[in-house]
Amino acid sequence: MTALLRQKDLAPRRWEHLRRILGRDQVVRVDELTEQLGVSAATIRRDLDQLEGLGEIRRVHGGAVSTGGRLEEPLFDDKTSVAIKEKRRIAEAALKYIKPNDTVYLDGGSTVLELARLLKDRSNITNVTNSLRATVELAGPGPRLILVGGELRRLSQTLVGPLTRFLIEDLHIDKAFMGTMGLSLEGGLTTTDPSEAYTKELVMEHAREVILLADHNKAHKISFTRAGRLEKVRVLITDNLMDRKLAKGLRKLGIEVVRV
Amino acid sequence: MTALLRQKDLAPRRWEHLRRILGRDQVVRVDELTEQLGVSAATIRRDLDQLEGLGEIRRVHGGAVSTGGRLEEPLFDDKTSVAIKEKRRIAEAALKYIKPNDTVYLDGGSTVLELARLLKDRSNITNVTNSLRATVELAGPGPRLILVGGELRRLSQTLVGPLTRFLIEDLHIDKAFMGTMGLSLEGGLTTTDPSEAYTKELVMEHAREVILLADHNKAHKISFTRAGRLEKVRVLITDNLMDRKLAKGLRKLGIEVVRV
DNA sequence: GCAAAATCAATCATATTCTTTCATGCGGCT
DNA sequence: AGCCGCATGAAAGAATATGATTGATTTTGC
Repeated sequence: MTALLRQKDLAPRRWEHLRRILGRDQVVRVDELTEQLGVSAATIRRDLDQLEGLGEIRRVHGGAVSTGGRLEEPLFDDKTSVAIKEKRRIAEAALKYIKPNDTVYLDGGSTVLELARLLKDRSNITNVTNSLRATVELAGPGPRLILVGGELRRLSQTLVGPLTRFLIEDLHIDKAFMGTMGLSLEGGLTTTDPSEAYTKELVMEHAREVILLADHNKAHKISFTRAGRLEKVRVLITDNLMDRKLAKGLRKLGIEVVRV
Repeated sequence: MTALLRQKDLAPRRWEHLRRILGRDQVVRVDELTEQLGVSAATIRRDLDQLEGLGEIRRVHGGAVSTGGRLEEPLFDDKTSVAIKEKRRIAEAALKYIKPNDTVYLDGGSTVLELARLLKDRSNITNVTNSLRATVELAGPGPRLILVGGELRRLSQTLVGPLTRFLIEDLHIDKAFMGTMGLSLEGGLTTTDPSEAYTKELVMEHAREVILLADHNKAHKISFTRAGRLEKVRVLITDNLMDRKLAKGLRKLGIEVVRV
């Protein structure tokens, strides 16, 4: 038995301290820690790298922030941050398709979320959605809002799965605004999760008109599973960086392609 | 005067500050922020650009505006603050009634919301709820979460009305934790809104066991409309300021009254 | 509609921080 | 002893963040 009474079991002790600080302040800077712990900055950085490997923190220039804290943006499978300008333009364009007294469905995804933001003051419509983020967006004063029930899929913050069928089958939807992870001629519409796909497909089959919102990054991507048939899509609204070949192919399928 | 040259804040700290201001005022000016944060305008602009990339804000000339997103809680807010200690104690006590693999229903209301907060790390249960607040609370890593579908009632931030029946009737609920606006022997359980009442009643009729969470302020209050039958309540968890007469009367009805 | 003022984007200089690499020292092992 | 493994510290060069400057753009005031 090797009694490890090493004087230098300091690493665990440092981590302890580090976790305490992070739990309290959510963010530390490395020079703060060098001072408090009396070790070199190099060691602190190595410690922080370790903790980052464990997923407890995220490194930032000058220090680290604890994950799951309030100043840590949650992880989505759909990156809001890319092409936000394009997404906003697409959402603007989508707005024109909405008429008074329409019942519109808002799918998950960041582009559709941008559309949701624009619907706050359109009080003469009814929104149906499975997106928690869209719901929060519209939770204040605004148009009528109906959530489909279902199981929360945390990665996308949407309600998915078989339980969503009740409301979707029961409601009449004029225009369904859908997002997608992948869009291609070979793969059609694809997404990462089967339950998510199920709900998407269900909506598309029941909506009177399906309008797809997809920025150019989705082009030629093929994700894990099919999510609805391209034939159900009447309009695709995309940005002007969308691949022309793909647009052409989609037009050939009878889809009205709008580039903004 | 210890006019220490304070370390500049790390970027995440600035962002936090920024988000706070924006959540409160909806709009910030750049020069306002340079002053408050003690960094140059260039840095503020870069920060704002970053946040815009994340979709959290929209840049405007001179500053930025929030894209909205926070949960509205005007009336609700004072309600959360009254008797918060009692509500927490009640929620703590309610926790004991939850067993592994239970399916629990979480109603709207601030006391139940406190319970929801305690359920974040109880991964071995299934939650069903009509409360948007509880949902947001549990939207991060946590136990399985199912939302009943339905129309959003903004005042209470709950899903209510006839559309909620599909899932509630379809799901098996072991324990339903209910809130109420009024609790009295004469009026029974009462609440302000008929749709809300409908959904509450539906849940109570279908749950295997109904546990009512109500602080002493609810005693003898009679609200607009009946919301479920007292006979369905098996346990009332309340605080120690609850009127004894009422407690006694409820016990006579066969309800187990727990005061904490 | 024009001019002044404010704000912005772009660029560069500087300071800070990060990564990489190497040297040192301490403890344990054969 | 002598050697190895490991944690640490130190240093150099790369990367990044910040602040100041300048000319362009937008808003404001008249």
